[in-house]
Amino acid sequence: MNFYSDFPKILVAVDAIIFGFNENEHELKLLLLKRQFAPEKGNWSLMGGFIDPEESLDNAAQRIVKKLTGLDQVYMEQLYAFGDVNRDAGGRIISVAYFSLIKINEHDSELVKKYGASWITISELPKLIFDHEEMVKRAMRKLRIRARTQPIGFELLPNKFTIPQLQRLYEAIYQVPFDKRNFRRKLLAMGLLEKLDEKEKETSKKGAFYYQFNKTKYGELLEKGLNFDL
Amino acid sequence: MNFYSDFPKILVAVDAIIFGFNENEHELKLLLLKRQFAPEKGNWSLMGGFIDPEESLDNAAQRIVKKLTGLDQVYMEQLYAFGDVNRDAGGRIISVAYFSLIKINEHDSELVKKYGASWITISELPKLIFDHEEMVKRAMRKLRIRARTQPIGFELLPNKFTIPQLQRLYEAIYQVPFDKRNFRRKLLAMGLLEKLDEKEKETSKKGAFYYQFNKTKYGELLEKGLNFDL
DNA sequence: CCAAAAGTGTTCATCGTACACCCATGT
DNA sequence: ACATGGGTGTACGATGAACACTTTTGG
Repeated sequence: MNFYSDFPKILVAVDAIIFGFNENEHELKLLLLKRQFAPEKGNWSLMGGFIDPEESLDNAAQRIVKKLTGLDQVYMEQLYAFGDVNRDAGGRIISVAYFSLIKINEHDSELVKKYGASWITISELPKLIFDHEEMVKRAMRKLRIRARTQPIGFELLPNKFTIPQLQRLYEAIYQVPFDKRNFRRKLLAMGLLEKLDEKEKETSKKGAFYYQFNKTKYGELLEKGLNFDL
Repeated sequence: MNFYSDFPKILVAVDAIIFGFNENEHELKLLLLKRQFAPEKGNWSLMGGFIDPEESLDNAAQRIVKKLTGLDQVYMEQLYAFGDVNRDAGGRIISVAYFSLIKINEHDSELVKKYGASWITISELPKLIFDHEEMVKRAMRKLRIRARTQPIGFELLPNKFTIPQLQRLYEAIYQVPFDKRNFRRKLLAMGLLEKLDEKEKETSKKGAFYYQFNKTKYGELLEKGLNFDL
């Protein structure tokens, strides 16, 4: 079981781009922290950590996200492996970036405080260490692509949500306004939403009906090749 | 410059999914080899190699492809990092897979012979070692996506090619027939092709006009957000 | 003259997009 | 009563899909 002992080993890390959305706001956010160790101590950074030889990349990514948010079972996808020789000023490290989508109201804010992390609006990102800005840019690009082909918007909203909330989310992701009539029509036409009898009354006097996502229908549609274009 | 010395290092490899196309045939091919060392010696495998601490991931991938094909400057894209703990029976290895597209007639067939490699039609793939089949599947998926959004078909054909050749390529990628009238119209409408005065006369008595790819036009279109849907 | 591949136009259905007014209700 | 956000329908242009015959020429 030790066939490759002559080859050089390398440090491998995982960095997590954690997207969050608050259904009452209009902006997508990223969970960033001030780095607590050298090099670049005190500067803004993504959450990261080294891979243990006993864990898979996917597990390491989950571990990192759980460490900062307390959340398990979040939407998570591998983004890209960053492997330039001098990308990290502290030594030669290959970093595999993952992005995850979480419901911002469900995370553990004590943990976030403990690590000196904050939710930062994507239009107001600070300078980040190393190649983390490139990671974020790439994650945004991939998120936009995913949001067209998979209903990942639902990962960022509570189980019950209104159509205007969903629209605000998509507008935050693409940074463009949508026509609300077309948006609603197209979305309902997919047959993935179930209307509830309950209304959300915080944001308007009239109130907006809650909907929920029908996972069974989604499974059926996936078979036939769903397109989720908005 | 040695801030992270307490953390465990891991073996990192690159595996290359090398796609090729012969403009006179109808099938997409993969360059595979019979592994020349244990474990799994003698079984079909992708070309791979370990990362040197002094080289980037991208450079390692280029090096691997050049080693087997003699080709430099080929289209190459990172596919995915495979990181399950037991994915390689020889030890814990993280492998970053890349896929590349080459013009099958331009490669160095001596090198290929030297490594015991062969071009295998994608519909007749043998069993592959470890998780290499998963890598190939994922590469096919990504290739299909790329072929819709970037004119990568041109990477797989000689500089001069005919429209029927290009159509055969796309049919090989998607494994579906296209209507030749629609295919031609859509393609020419993009304005990326320049008709030459010369004809290709091998495959038909009438002969088909050669075209070439206009890279300048392509650059212009990229700015405005090209869609290359067929 | 015939086989084999290249080349060419039109029609129809579908889908995306643009656009303006009424509704419900808390204050 | 009014301000605020929620909810609804239609018309037009663009785009994708289906479809059959003529052209060229080597053998």
